[in-house]
Amino acid sequence: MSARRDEIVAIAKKLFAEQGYVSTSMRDIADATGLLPGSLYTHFKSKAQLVEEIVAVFYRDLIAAQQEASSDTGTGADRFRLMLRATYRVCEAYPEELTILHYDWKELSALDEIAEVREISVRTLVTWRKVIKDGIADGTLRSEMSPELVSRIATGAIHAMLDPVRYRDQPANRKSDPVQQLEDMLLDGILAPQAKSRPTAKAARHTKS
Amino acid sequence: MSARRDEIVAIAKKLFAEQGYVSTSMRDIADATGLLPGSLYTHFKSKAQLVEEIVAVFYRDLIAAQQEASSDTGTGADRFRLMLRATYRVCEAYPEELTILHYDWKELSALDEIAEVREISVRTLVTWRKVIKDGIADGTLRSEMSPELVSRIATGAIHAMLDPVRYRDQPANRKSDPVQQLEDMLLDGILAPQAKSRPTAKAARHTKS
DNA sequence: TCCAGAAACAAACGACTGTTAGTCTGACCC
DNA sequence: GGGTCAGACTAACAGTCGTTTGTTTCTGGA
Repeated sequence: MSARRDEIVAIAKKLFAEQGYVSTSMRDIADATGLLPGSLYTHFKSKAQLVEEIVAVFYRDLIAAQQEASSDTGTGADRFRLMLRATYRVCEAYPEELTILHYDWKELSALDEIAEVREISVRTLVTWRKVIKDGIADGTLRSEMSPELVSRIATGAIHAMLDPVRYRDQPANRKSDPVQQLEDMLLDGILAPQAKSRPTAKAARHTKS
Repeated sequence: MSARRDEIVAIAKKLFAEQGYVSTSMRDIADATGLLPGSLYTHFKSKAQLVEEIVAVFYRDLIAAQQEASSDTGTGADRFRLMLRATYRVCEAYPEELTILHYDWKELSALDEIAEVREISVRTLVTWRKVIKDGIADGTLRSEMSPELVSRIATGAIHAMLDPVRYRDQPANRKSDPVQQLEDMLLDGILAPQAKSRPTAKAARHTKS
């Protein structure tokens, strides 16, 4: 709606990400905006509604991208790759929201206002598990893997790459596309091919691309 | 020292893990212990000192286990495996400390009292990276992997397995040792061997063990 | 038996919390 | 020009925060 309202959301998002939801007071937000604390309540019903507005945008984007990736035609492994890329792409676009959700989830999930977000967060895990189960069923993913465990590790890895302090690496040393490295690691492992006496199927893929 | 003191530490640990450090007041801790708030200060100088005492025990245990694993004789890949198991084992033994560190790190790391813990947390990442670099140097780990990225993903995966709500899986469906699955996943990937037209080196290893 | 010292108590401190009520300003439309 | 209304202001509410002070209670050793 109003520009002021958007400004408040942006400032609150920044402060929540920097200091945490609980440790950021409405006075902090008002000071940073140049308003008095009470004036914030012209635009927002409560602190909880303000933060829910921030994280809901991210989650709606995420679930849409994951639904699309998971309903693609293709093997389970293919769709797992798509899930990985879709999730990474969305998370990458919302660094502050990701930080807030990561560090303040315990407090946020206790809020009544956050019910929709909570429900979406369950659905994303279900979607991950379904794709992995499909991959095991069609033989493209190893049958001894637990879908629950793999989905946890996959999402945890994405958060670990993007979250606490941003992932900064040596820039052009290798042509390192982070999400490509993540995909390689989760799908093929980090072991050097010759170390396990396998033909270098992966090395071939890398050189030809 | 005293039994009371230990009791307070145990109760504070539980409350911090459940509600978060910021959201748990000294009054909460006092109530749960059956004391008055002021009485806590007979045993602890401050809330910050109380939480530092809790997390420092975990971190000293972790760094010791990691130092041992990383200084083993063996290939980089072998030591990476040892690091994985050592880290998992220690983290598994401190679920509440892990939860506190995971969710309240932003607030904790800003405390003066936490300086030692902060320094150790830097050393663990250095240790991880060193092992991975060694593995790349001796040819047992794939050279196109970024040590920074791999170490982040490895630690993130362990946290994701153990942390938010405990990892509960179908119990004896497969002979699923979680840390073995983690090792398989990170080292060999989740792709089914036949799916990448490789000899089933891994399947062989699994059946013979 | 008396005394030292630890442990817990009672009560409050100043600062800060999210939020509300009532007032005032200024831009817009008729 | 008068009326409307959003938006910001002033001021305060009732409560909670970590912590401190001074006092009382209890226990173990001389």
